[in-house]
Amino acid sequence: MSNISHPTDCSHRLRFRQVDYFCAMFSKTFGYALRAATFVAVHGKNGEKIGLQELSQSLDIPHHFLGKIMQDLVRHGILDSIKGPSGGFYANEQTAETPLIELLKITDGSLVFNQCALNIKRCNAEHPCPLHHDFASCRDGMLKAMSAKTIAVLAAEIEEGKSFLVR
Amino acid sequence: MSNISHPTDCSHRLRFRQVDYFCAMFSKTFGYALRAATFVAVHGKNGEKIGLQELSQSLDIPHHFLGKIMQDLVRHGILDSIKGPSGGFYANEQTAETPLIELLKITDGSLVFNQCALNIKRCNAEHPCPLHHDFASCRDGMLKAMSAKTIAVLAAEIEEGKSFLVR
DNA sequence: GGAGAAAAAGACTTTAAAATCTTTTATTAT
DNA sequence: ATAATAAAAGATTTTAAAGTCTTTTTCTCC
Repeated sequence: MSNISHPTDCSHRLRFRQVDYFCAMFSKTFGYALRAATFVAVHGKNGEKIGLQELSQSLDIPHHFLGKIMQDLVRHGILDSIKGPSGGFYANEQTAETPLIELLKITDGSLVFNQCALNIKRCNAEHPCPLHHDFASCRDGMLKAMSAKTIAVLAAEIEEGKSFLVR
Repeated sequence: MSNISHPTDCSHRLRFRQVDYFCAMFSKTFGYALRAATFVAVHGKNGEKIGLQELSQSLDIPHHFLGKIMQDLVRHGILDSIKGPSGGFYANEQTAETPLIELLKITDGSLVFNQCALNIKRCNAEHPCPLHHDFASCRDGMLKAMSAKTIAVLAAEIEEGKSFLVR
């Protein structure tokens, strides 16, 4: 038997992962984009425009950071926007039909789909890392859901009180 | 119809996620820890010691960064180590029986288990974000696998050529 | 057409993970 | 004892995401 003492807490010495969120399958940017786009879809149903101010306050997202994300969504045609007084963001014909996976591609890139949980190069079904199969099914289920669900689906859920965008 | 052009590529302007890996459910640190611990379990079966040099070269992990991670594992009793010439890391009675989830707790903390995919505060089954249920089942499946599998299980897989720690 | 409002854009700062470099400590062998 | 070796420890740097601040552009309304 080893007589070495093994403290279970070593936070005084070394700390990995000091952030307030973990297990971040997706970037914060993605979460912000998804929530904001859905918010616009819900609250801008009849062409009303939603301003950044309202968006960032309602969803508790940093104003200017959200601004950049919204620009990106507009650039990709997910939403439209108008400048000036009474300007803002509003849904277009594409908004509701956008699958979540599309947003993910915009914010996090398309490499999301075939990444190794252990960051091993060329990990694949024939040459798997020890977590490959577990992670593949986990991730694929997630991606499947995100391919099936559109912003319209989320908006409907929100309106029915089945899920929530904030708090 | 909108007559605004919507370029699909805006990498010249804004880029989120510039890293070479995505969808990082776990930290790199965790991957390094898991691979290194398993390597020791495989190649140090009969008490042979494995040096950092050999570990970092064999697994293509930065030497000193791996050093810190190994220290942390030793501190937590997952492995033992000896300094000096012919020193190195070696398996102890706990090594083989360590479930992967234990390593994850050490490297990434215990908050991994109940995080919201969209970073919404107090997201839970009763007050879910739009991705809560999808993500919960995805993550729980992963955690279940990692609770069931021990380093010994991985080591056996490696030895049978069923999975790989490198490349 | 000038003032105000709001998105767009750009530059900069902060934070934490990841990585690197240097020094110290413990062990072995001569 | 001393030199060599390897882990342990500490300090520092790098990278990218996240966040902030400032300026510019576009639009509306008076």
